[in-house]
Amino acid sequence: MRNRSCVMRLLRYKNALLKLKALNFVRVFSDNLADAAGVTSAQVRKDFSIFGITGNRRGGYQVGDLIENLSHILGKDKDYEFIVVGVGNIGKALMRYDGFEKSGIKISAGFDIDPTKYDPGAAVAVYDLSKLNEYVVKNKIRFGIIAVPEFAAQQAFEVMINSGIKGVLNFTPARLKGPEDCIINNINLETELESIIYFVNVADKTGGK
Amino acid sequence: MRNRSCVMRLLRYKNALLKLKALNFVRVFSDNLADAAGVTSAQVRKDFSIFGITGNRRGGYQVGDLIENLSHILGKDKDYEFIVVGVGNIGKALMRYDGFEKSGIKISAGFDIDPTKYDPGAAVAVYDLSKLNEYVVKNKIRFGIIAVPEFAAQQAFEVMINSGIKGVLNFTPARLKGPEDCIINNINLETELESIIYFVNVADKTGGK
DNA sequence: AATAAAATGTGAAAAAAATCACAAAAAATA
DNA sequence: TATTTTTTGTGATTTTTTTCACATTTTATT
Repeated sequence: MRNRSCVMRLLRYKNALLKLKALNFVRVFSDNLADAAGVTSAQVRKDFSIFGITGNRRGGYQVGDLIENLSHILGKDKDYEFIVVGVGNIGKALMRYDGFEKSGIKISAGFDIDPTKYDPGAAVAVYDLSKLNEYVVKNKIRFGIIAVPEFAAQQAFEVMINSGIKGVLNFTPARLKGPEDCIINNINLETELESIIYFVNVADKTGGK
Repeated sequence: MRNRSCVMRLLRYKNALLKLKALNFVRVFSDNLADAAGVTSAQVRKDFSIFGITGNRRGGYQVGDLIENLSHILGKDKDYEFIVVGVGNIGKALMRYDGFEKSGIKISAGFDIDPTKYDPGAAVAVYDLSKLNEYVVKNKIRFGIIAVPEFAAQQAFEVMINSGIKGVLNFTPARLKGPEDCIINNINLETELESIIYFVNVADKTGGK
């Protein structure tokens, strides 16, 4: 196993390779992947080295082989289902987003405590939060997205954990507390925007004159 | 200037402090901030040390002072306006999201090439992409969010750059190419979800038995 | 067949980030 | 007032990550 940023790079390589394959590319060089993933070619080769992926000196890598290798390392052999807890602006957007399908990811249901959100007949059904446990157990769901308001995040998380969910993408600023064996990725939209403001302001002060 | 992850930590400290202040806390220890931000207390003190923030041995830090210090370092003295390019699921969600306001961030307009999206009278007005330049120049906007489909990302980015935008949050998997002095933050929803799947699967194989 | 050119693969070096660990200061207590 | 306790502040150390640089392999060329 490797750390998060290394895995994120491998995922980016793989996604770039899938695009190259769709364009009928057969060979690819570490340089190309570096460009596509926004890193250096040495980094690409080092990553491959760590995972025992080898290419052909002077000949680069075979796109097909590389995709196979990365898919094996990244271990995504099948499609996965996610549920969304919190069917507000963000939750709804994720449920309707069609970019996940090509990555083999499906959002299969949404849950909310607000009865006006229920819609069991929708393309992606929305149920009461109290139905989450039953749904998750029955459908053996292991992954979820938290898109509730911050104050409700920890509670939503606990409902998910208790139902057997093992991996969560958290869109709230809350730092969720839970068992070690649950994987949590955080996306904090506020700090993303604030950090952009910071770096632009810094650039103004230093580079701008 | 410091690197991205350090700045992200400072932003998290600040947000935690704002919550403590709202609860009328006066003193805070590095331990508390560490918990709130998901790091160690040594990390907190080190960060502060780097930026010359000092507290009081044995007494911790004054919440108010700390907020003032961090605000000064992070340089966010006023509110900032963002525009959104691409008024699809994600774009719309961001335009309606009410969590930015408390951070002093306002989404002031949206732009799209699809005429059915136009809505100059909405709470957050939506205009044709061709109006972006005029709007951005007139309102001196410096920040934008890209929420278009991947194939349109680079073009949208160039329109923004040419209008004077200096900082961008990119929700597409595309690696945008542009001038050095434009700050780009990327959020790749697909790889976020895929990395969760990876780490859960790894945990299954190692810890699960 | 010999030579040149191009790209990998990887130890070694450098840089960056995180942690340690403890003296120093401040507050609390006796 | 002296002693103890607690928490900061930071140089030193360790760990992690990235970059360097070049021998090695493969392909192309003469």
